[in-house]
Amino acid sequence: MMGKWEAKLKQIEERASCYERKPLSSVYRPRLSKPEDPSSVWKLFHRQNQAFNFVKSCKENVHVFALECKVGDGQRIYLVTTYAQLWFYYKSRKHLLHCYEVIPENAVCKLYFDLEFNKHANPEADGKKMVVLLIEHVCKALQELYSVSCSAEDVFNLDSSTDEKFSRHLIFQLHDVAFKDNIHVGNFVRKILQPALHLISSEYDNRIPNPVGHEFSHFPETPLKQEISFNQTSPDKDIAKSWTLNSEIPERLESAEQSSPDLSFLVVKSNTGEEHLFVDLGVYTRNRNFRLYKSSKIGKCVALEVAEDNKFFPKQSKNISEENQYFLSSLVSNIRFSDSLRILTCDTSQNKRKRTEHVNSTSSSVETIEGFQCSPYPEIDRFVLSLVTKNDTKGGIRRWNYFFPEELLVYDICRYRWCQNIGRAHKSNNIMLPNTHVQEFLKVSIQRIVVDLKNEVWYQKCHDPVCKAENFKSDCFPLPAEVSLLFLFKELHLGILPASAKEPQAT
DNA sequence: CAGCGCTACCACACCCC
DNA sequence: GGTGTGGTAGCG
Repeated sequence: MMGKWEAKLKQIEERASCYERKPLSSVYRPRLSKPEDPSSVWKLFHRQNQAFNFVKSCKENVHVFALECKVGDGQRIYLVTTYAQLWFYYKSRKHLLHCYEVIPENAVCKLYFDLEFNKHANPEADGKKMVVLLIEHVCKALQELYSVSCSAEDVFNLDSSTDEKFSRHLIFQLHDVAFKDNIHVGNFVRKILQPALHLISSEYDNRIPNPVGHEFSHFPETPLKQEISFNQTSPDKDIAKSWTLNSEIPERLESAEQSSPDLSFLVVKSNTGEEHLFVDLGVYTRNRNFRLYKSSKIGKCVALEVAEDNKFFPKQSKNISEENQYFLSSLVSNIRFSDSLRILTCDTSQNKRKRTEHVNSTSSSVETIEGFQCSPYPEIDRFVLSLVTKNDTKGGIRRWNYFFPEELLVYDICRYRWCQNIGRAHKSNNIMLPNTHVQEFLKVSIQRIVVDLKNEVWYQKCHDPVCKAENFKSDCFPLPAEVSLLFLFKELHLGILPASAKEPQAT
């Protein structure tokens, strides 16, 4: 009865004392300085919040890790350091056993899976074969839903099995592709495993735990297309229509040759004999702790190791050992930047509906802002907007992302289709693509402006399939003086940076 | 001195036939 | 019995 309130109260007191000791700065000060010295960062916190607050104040590219304490009841403390420095102390495996990566909420991340079943309860289950089949299914889904190509060679396969349990982690190493955050990963995973979830619940009744929506088909198309085309009508009608459309989809697909795939291999029995999935769907929550390569749970002494049937082999490197490469590949939120990085999203129907309602209620224009239209650098935003304004077409910033080590601001542009590659605007809908996901993405956002703060230049990329195929990238152009780093530095020293500035990654 | 974020489940209130 | 709400134990 009291537990929850006591915990809340304590949390509030904790925060209050923290604010008293270290009041929040009223002005956000972007740190654009080059890393002068690789000064060491190694800081421990009892509270996850404090660890993340420290990360925000830190100019180095640091991350939060959770360490299990000796106490044994699952208590954790939080370490903030860089990947390089963690590896330096971690690699000997004499210290820092029981280490977890904290996958930050709202952080771009890889596709990952936690797989397990009890061997005694499932004597006939062939774990390795199940992994192969799952990877096949996931790759097919990535291809159909996002036109992303991959195979088992892109899947880092880690083993933590015991005599009792078959246990694996899969971390997908997709090329130039990441998910918006691990909540979106979870939505994607639940969506593509819908047929398997259906198998379990239909044993008893028709009540389907279906957080993704009313879509039981193979890889149900997202109703994004519907969302956009319905924006013109009233919100009530939108909802009604998308419901009926969604429930019609399974019939239409089932009658076509594309029947839903056989995912019965994913159904396993628990200790108590209940059926559930080989794939653990509980690992896609905010700030999820995910055990590190070569770490074990505190009670056990079984660490995650490269599975004997793993088919992913990282690139050879002069400076980085193979083990370190494996370590870096295993980190779910370690996304290396590329200027053609695609960020995949997967919303639940509920969220989509909510957003549709929100858009309808706050604005009459169709493809507005998703809430990310302003970066912390208003001068650069203004400059980028000036780049995507020609005559009477005014482009907008659909979203932006900041990549720390490279000091790059990446803007996805909407309502502007002018392409430097072909010297004219792309036509809107003359290309047929395999699925509406990609089509709609292109309709909404085809141009990308990359601002390189380190080198004080900008360039353009284009998502159009033809431009993408030839990997088009415009020449680099210098940033105008008024948005260059020196200007920002001067402002910083004078302390007159706009107080409205927000922090990167915050949504 | 000190973990975090859920979901499954329960208890209860209210409603309607 | 159906449905919604609030609240916690316990899982990952």
